[in-house]
Amino acid sequence: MAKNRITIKDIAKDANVTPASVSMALKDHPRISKDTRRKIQRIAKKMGYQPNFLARALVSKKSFTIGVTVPHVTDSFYAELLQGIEDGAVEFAYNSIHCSTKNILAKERSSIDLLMNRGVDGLIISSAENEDPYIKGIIDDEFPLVMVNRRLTSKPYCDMVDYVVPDNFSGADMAMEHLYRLGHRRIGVITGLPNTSTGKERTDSARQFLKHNRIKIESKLFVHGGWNKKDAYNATNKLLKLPDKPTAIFSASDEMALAAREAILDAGLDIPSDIALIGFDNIASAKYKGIELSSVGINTYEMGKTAAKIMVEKIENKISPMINKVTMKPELFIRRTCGFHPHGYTAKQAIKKMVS
Amino acid sequence: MAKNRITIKDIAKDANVTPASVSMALKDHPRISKDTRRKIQRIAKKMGYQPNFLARALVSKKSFTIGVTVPHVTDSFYAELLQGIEDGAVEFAYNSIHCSTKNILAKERSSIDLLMNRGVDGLIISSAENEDPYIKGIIDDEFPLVMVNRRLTSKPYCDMVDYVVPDNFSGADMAMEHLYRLGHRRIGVITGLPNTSTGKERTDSARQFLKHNRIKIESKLFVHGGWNKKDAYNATNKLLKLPDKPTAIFSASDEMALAAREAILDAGLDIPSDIALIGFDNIASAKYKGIELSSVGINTYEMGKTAAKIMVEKIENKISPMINKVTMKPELFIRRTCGFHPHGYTAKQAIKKMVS
DNA sequence: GTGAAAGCGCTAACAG
DNA sequence: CTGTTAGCGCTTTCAC
Repeated sequence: MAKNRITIKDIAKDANVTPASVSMALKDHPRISKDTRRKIQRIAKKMGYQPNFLARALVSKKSFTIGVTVPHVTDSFYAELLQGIEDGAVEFAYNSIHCSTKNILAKERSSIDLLMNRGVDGLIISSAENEDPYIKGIIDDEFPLVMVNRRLTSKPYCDMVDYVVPDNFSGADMAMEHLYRLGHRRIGVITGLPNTSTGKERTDSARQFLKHNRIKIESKLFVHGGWNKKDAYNATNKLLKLPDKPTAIFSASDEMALAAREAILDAGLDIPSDIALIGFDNIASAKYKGIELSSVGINTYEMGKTAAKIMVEKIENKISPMINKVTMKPELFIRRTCGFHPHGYTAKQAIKKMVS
Repeated sequence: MAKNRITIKDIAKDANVTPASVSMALKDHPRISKDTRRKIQRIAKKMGYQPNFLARALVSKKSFTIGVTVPHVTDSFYAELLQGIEDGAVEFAYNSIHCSTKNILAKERSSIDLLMNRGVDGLIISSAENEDPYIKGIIDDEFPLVMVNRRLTSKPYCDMVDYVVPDNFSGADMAMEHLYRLGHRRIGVITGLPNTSTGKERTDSARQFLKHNRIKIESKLFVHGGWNKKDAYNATNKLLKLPDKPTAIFSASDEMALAAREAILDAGLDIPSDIALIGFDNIASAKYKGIELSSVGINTYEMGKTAAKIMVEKIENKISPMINKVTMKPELFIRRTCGFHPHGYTAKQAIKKMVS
């Protein structure tokens, strides 16, 4: 750590005042006369003073720092989310520090401990699981907490914590309906981790859609993608090996959808003529020509920013009795991986829905 | 910030010893007898003690934290790099905190200040520019510094700082040679920011390649992509509007290459038959079927890990006179965006070089 | 208006 | 072997 840095003591000596006065003067406290304030500020600037964050936070019990946990940074969805949180925090003169949990509960816990020990003023968490007693403990302690993207799902805790999440139900519903209207009746689903709220809700919604539309639910059409490319690739192959394989696949994330896409193409099949494909998240690489993955998604960056904003509000209002529950409405982005189906939309209808 | 947490004082009271003894006991200092050590540790665990990082760092002047600056997290190259740094740091029981600089020098400086004020033990920087006097100041102060991906380029400072960077010269050379051997003689170059080491070296290398091969250097074939999609898209359009447009394009980054790809396809041209395309970085989305962007690249994640490792070594050995300069050899990843050229490689040669 | 003093939670130098 | 003391750099309360 840097040594020999200028402290308020040094400034105090130079200005013939006490450290306390320097401290006050630097935060423009009216207690100090305008003249000495100016003088002290001038000297501080001249000496290149930089406040010691650690000392300040230690005594004031305030760090202007938000702790964040996300599964990975390399997942472009979370990279965007993280950037949103970072930028959002900065807008309110806060900073963020993050830890990657790799969807491992133990890692998430140690990350939370680490962040708390570092004196963060609040936590924004994309939880590894939807039932973590550890997180419940944080809620019980009334420590500022905002869950983002993923949240707790069981009563009563799910109602006691602020969150910003996509509307997974309507999102998955939109995706399924799109496939349905295109004429698909045999739809495979690549699920995320079932113990995450996103995984559970998107799968449940898909299941519900089938039920409402009187389509028989076959468990072999639901395969586990585990929120990662490798598992999703293998899961897709399971679907493809089915004697009566699906004509369309809904993947609970674009990351997994792109892996599914590889599997389908590797099997020598065509998208969408052999199999239609739709994902969830609308990540950047879904948009490239030649990929043009249809997807439902929200503005991920904004979701991060919103989470940061709510966090700051929570911190500053101290005991806010209000719980903020923000659900972001997803949009359907029709591209080229679903195509048309002989029994579905008319071309005219579909073209009208086309977006880039 | 969390209040009412257990401190060593609480433990001391409970164990009938002084806070100092608790402090030592918890770090297994042999000064404390085995019995009391055990006892204190047991009590600490029972009470759920968590050391206060801020207090510890303040007094010990050691935070076990590495500060990192990168341009963006949303750029998948930097996401991977950052994940490498994070994971690398954790392996040595360090942590990392990062700031995004958006390639803006002022942001980089304030980020560095912020990180230093937070008492980081060292800085890993992907500098916004290759000539920043501010960074030179850090070197003069002998504060632990490792530059990653981008570095300072001018004497004497470029020799005074540790770095882990790709071999930009040979990388760009490989890319150009690949195009050349495929028969291309009219090659467009999309450059990065010219005041970054990566931008400068990759462009210089391309220029040099042309010179060595007696190809006239035309400045209109060098267009500025600014390390971002939007600029790269527009830059590509400039190339495409040339009356004698290039038959191939080398882009200084994959991110820009993918934007170039969009521009080329938007113009109704084919890749590679109308225009061949090769990038630099070998990012994940270059690999998708239908994109299959040829690229030169290094293992970005490892580059991050290596930077973290060197950083920790620097910190722990205190006054290490050795400067670590690591240059990572790039590999050529031949995919489908360069294709063959009537006057180039034989198909046999090229197929031999094919990698997935 | 300003100085003096206490203390945040911890470590490291002293004593005994 | 263990307790006492001082102090990291800062903020805040209490005097003057």
